[in-house]
Amino acid sequence: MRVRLEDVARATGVSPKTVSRVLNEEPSVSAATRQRVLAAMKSMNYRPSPAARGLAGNRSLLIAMLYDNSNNPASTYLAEIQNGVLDACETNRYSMMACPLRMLGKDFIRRLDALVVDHHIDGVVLTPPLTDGRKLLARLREHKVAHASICPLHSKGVLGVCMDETRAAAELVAHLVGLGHRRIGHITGIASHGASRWRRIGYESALATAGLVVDPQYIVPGEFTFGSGVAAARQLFALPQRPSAIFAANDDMAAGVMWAANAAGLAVPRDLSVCGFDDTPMATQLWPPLTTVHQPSREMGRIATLQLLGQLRGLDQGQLVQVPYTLQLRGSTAAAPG
Amino acid sequence: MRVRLEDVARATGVSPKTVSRVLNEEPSVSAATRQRVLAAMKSMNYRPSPAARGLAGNRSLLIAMLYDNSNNPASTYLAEIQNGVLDACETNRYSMMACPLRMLGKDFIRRLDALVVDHHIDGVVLTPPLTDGRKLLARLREHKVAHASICPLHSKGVLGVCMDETRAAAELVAHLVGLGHRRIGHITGIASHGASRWRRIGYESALATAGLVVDPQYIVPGEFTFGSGVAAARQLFALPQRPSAIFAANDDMAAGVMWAANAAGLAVPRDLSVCGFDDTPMATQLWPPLTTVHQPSREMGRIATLQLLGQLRGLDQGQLVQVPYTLQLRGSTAAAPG
DNA sequence: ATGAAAGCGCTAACAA
DNA sequence: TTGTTAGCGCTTTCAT
Repeated sequence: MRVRLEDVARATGVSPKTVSRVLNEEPSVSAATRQRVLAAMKSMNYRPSPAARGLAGNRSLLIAMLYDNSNNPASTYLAEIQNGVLDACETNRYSMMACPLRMLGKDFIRRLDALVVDHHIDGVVLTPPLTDGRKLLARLREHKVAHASICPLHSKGVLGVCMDETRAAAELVAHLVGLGHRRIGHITGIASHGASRWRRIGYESALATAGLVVDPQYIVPGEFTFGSGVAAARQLFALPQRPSAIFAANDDMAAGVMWAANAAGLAVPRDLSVCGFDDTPMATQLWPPLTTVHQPSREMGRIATLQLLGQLRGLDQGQLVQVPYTLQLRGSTAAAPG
Repeated sequence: MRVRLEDVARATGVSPKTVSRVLNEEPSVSAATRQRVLAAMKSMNYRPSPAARGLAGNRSLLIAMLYDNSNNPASTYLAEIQNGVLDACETNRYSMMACPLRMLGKDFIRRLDALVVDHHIDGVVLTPPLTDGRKLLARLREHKVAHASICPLHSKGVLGVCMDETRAAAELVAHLVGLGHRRIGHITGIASHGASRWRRIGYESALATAGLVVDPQYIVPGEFTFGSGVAAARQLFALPQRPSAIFAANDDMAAGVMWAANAAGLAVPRDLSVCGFDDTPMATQLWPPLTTVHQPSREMGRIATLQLLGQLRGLDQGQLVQVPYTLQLRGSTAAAPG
């Protein structure tokens, strides 16, 4: 029926415990024995039972990816990260559970316990804005659950992966300035996301560098959604001196801006330059194609997961890894009119 | 430390087996005993160990959602289904593992075994095109793993959920005919997806009903991707008599058509009407907003999962459930020119 | 460097 | 309707 550890032990002529040691890559096994055991495992097609390992030991070879889908409607950003997490899992024989969490209420504590206590989850990958949920982090530490974060707001002593979003945003805005734009609007994201803060800071610093004033009127709050981009754009269009360019804090909102521009009879990029952030697939599917910053989401998911698995293996590693971004200059930005 | 089943038994004054029976909702327990046990479980905050249950029994309270991400760049569809699956899991105290599978190669057999054998997966939710992977289905039956399908191509005797895509497509094309269009192009999807077949049949039947000929020149193959939509549209534009309307088999390709139209200097809907299928978020984010068919993906994921869980509980239920669609008539379609 | 015994928390098969 | 006994497949002591 099922090949068990004991079967491998018998076939190799060693004790079950020795096979267990080989399985868990414990050092105290002679090279010769290890080879024989590994060969037997392979030829017998032995596959250890996660349930048994989870029961007897404390590991489960399972990690969870936590995300907040209340604030993140079916975003391709999360889907990409998930793909990256699964990439890393596959090459390391781990499995992943996807776990949407609503940060509101105490429900998420219950769900977290269900994961950690019940399923013996080995570790979790945190996505924004869960990377900075105070109760969440406290609970994880309490249960001693390893975790890696993607783009955490507070990065001090945190394991994970990030991007220099501030610098990327500044470069993007500098590009607009270089095109002759002087009135540049900005639509921010949800305040609790670090991304909102960094991108705004980048925007402001680029203006300052160019010797332009930062006029609060030109900064309108958004919520990372298409609809909020439309609304914010309308607000900017209604200003006495409407901006000749708008930097939206993500692609969804930038798409909203382009939509609103179309509806208002403004031609992009002739009358208005628009740029976003993230480089989701949508960016190249808009007309004109959207100028934006490419964020390697899948790669970030993969790296964060590798870091998590490294920590589970006891490797002491660097903390936050920074991945490179790329400016994608496309048709939605052009020289300022007049 | 941890509250175990035995602790509950002791507190209630019954045997562990009786508590186990209550836990598994077996009928052979007196109502009075059941109440006492349930009360104790609650007050003691008892949480059964999935690992132990998986080891001893054969259930794991875990299901897997299988999808093919090599062929499915339109990940928002899958993400929505995943949300629906998780909705159903949450209310039924099940957990879900996301499992991307590449249908090519024998790799997926190994991965399937890893899920089913190793993790004692209770059941799987299948998404297109995995719903019709012959080896996959054979393997599932061999392992006696319950499964529910979403939009399977071959629906005979299959548990799952579907939509009358043929009729929806026909209605959509009839809408175009009603607007005066006579040359209507169609871009198909990947052949292995039932969706491609059904939508094409709907297209052809609507033309036939309207007394229009089905001209093969006007039917161009696509791959459900934005890029393939662009390419197919260019092909249609190059025809001696280019179509005045194009029905793309999904929204991504429709977006590609609109992109190509823009690039070719054709105004939508003045010069060209465009419609898609699925009603992904993108549909309302294009300009003009895309006429399409709303497919309740999240709800379909939820229903398929509920059916799966029902089957796991031994409920004998109807086979394929049909969910209703809705035509979304928006700005991308208008009266035929001239 | 290797092994023996006990047990992780639960359910199966049997009994009563 | 309820209880008893024996494991599920692995890892933990602790020994050697």
